[in-house]
Amino acid sequence: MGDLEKAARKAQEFRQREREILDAALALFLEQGEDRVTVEMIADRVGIGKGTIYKHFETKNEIYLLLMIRYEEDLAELFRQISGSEDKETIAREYFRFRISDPRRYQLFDRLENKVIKDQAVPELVEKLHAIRSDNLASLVRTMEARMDDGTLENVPAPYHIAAAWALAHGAVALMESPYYQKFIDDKADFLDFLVSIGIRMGNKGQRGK
Amino acid sequence: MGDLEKAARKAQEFRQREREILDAALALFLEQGEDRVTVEMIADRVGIGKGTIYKHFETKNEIYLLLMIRYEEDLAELFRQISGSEDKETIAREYFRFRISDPRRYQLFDRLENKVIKDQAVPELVEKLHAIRSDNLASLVRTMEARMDDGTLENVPAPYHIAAAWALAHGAVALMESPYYQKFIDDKADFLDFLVSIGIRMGNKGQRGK
Amino acid sequence: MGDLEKAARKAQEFRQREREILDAALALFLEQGEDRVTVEMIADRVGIGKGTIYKHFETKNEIYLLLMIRYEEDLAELFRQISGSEDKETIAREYFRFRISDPRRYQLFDRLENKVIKDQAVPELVEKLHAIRSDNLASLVRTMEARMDDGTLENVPAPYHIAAAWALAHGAVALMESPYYQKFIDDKADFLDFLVSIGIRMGNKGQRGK
Amino acid sequence: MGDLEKAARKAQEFRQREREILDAALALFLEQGEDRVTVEMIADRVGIGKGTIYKHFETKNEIYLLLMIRYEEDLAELFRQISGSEDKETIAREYFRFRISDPRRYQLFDRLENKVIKDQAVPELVEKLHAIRSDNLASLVRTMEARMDDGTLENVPAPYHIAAAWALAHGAVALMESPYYQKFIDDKADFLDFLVSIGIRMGNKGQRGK
DNA sequence: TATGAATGAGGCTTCATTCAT
DNA sequence: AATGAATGAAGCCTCATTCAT
Repeated sequence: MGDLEKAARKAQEFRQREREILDAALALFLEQGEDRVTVEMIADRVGIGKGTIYKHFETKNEIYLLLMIRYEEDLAELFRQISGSEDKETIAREYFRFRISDPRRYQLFDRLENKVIKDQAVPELVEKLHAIRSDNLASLVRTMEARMDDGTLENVPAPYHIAAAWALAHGAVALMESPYYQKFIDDKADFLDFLVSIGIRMGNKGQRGK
Repeated sequence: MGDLEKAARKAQEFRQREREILDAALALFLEQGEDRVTVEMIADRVGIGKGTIYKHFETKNEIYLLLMIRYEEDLAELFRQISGSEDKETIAREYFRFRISDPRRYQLFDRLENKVIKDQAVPELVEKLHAIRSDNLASLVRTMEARMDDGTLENVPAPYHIAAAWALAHGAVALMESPYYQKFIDDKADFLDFLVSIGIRMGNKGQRGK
Repeated sequence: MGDLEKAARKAQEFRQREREILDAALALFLEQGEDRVTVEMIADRVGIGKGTIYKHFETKNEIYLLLMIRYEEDLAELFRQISGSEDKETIAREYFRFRISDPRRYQLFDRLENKVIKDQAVPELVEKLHAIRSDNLASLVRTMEARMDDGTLENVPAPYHIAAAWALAHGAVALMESPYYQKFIDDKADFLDFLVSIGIRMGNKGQRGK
Repeated sequence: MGDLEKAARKAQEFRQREREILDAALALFLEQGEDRVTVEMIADRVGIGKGTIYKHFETKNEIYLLLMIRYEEDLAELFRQISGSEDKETIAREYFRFRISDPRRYQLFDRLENKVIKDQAVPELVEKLHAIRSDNLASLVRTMEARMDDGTLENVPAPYHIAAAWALAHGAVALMESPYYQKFIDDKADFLDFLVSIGIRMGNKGQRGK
């Protein structure tokens, strides 16, 4: 095996380990909450030493951000896959569904974002995160505008529709995760159905001021 | 002045101090975030010693919970005031408005609830909180059912309507507070208007599956 | 005992503890070198908990600086005591002697100053330190100028004389402390005598350009 | 090319690399201070791997010592070059000048020597360093004795003169490097002139007790 | 020989809570 | 009841050194 090959494999393994660390971190954060998870716990779960984590990431905050970026990139990937769809409603629905699909993960990132921004940590990565997100939102804006041209959607600035959907999704997530409100809803699936139907038609033309 | 009177006044002052502590704590939590606020900072703001705080509350978690209960009681008070209203829409609207009116406070309590439940802290108080909330929700349920009887609202279980409104409000709050999404919306007031209109008619009859 | 008295005594004890911590820190720094001394070691020597140290000082760097300031204040005290002396040579001699008298302490502070400045730590205290020192130097400058008026000293800017004396003292200290150079000098006392005589007459008139 | 030649070249390259490492280390130590420089930084500057450094040197302390030895050997080289000089004052002057010429380097080594000796690190190298230094001092002693025979210098043990000069040089270096004292002296060049003149005539006959 | 990923001891600092006065 | 000094567990991060490839 040539030296180049070897180097490539090493780099590969390094990336792999990075992924392992992030996976372990995410799993622990979800299980126990970020505040209860120490860097050492992450290392233990991966089966490596504490110091090794710091070969891959500068700070714990960086881990937070990288996870958030990964999430946002998954979303971007989703958009890429469905952007060809003729049905303009699909994108909005998929967006909605993606957000709701893993509520704990979503909520974790919401908390993390607030924390990380309050700490003014790793500003470059925050910027990167926001750049990706802006791209994603631009996709949505285009879709929304198409639907407004169709005459389907009420003609307010596109961000309004997106933000409203975002808010409903965000709230739905919090609802499904809230230990208290969970018991308030008996048939989760049916309710979600109801909620999605609201989300989709929300802002449809001719409904305002009714 | 008799001993009884004296004792009564003392008890009075003790209550007063308790309120001061909670007020100071809330103000600080809102200004800086719970994690950045130490018990000592709260004591300093009230102008008392740190130890004194522990004469009133067993732990910091108890402070969290008492604040949350106060919030929920404020909501109960609101319901009491408007429950006589003939216009059944009013209650829903006020509920919505109350939640949105002080988003940071609301978000704070949302965070605190998750934290406190994860810690399984002061379970008696958690129970008390949930009891009050259940009462509040029962009020809403009654209203919703009345509107469904009217034929105004789509006939799904009442909690669905409430939960949907809750979710939208929750999301709206997060949206308005998010440093990122804030810049995404140009005219905040106009957007909120849009959002409230959605919130009110959301779930109105005849819209589903449209 | 009145409350005021009690409070005063408490404050007194607090100060006393502060002094104990600084004394212990200084002793340890001298014995083992600053880098080998941990905050915990200092606490152990005083017989208190690690956290207590941080009730008195914000950081380890602050301890460094407070010790340095104490040293500089001792010097100021010395100047106050001898400033009345008619013999203008006395001040210079005492200054010299003070610096040489405890070489390890002096060297410690020299090291600390470099470290603390490189770290840009606790700038307010650095400023305070320098302010005191500037006062002390001003004392010396006045003395030197008097001697130049006498015609005793060569008429160059006063700081030159001071700086030269400072340099010789600084070097003498390093010499006496150097494990290597120590064995190079047999009769320490006699040599110091020689050095002091140089220090005193150094810069006397009529010697330059000989 | 024969195997022997190859081996020789390899050895040559190995030596060369060693020199590069030491050069890089010295440069970094001077720029940032020993404590802020990690082995990895040295490796990076040379453009090699961190592990390679440990093929050349057992510990970081060894690097320190090797640098100090190099410095002392430079001094020995200087003595060799000027030892033939008829003017006996020259050696003393050159010695003085050499020390003052690169104050940061000098101070670095002073710090390192204290550190390394406190750590009792690599005693063989410490011994070697001191052996070279002893040779250098012996050179100086011979010169001084010649000048005392001349009647130029006061007749005290030769090491006295050397030590005094060493001390003054050492102090001058510290002075010029001290961020604080620097601003105390306006005209650096003029002051150094003054200092050197003192250094040269320091201990000249007939001045003591004047 | 060269590499650089991995290690883990060790340092500094924070803060909720306790307790003697 | 009020105080605030004292505590120490716990967390984050650094870096010289090792070792498998």
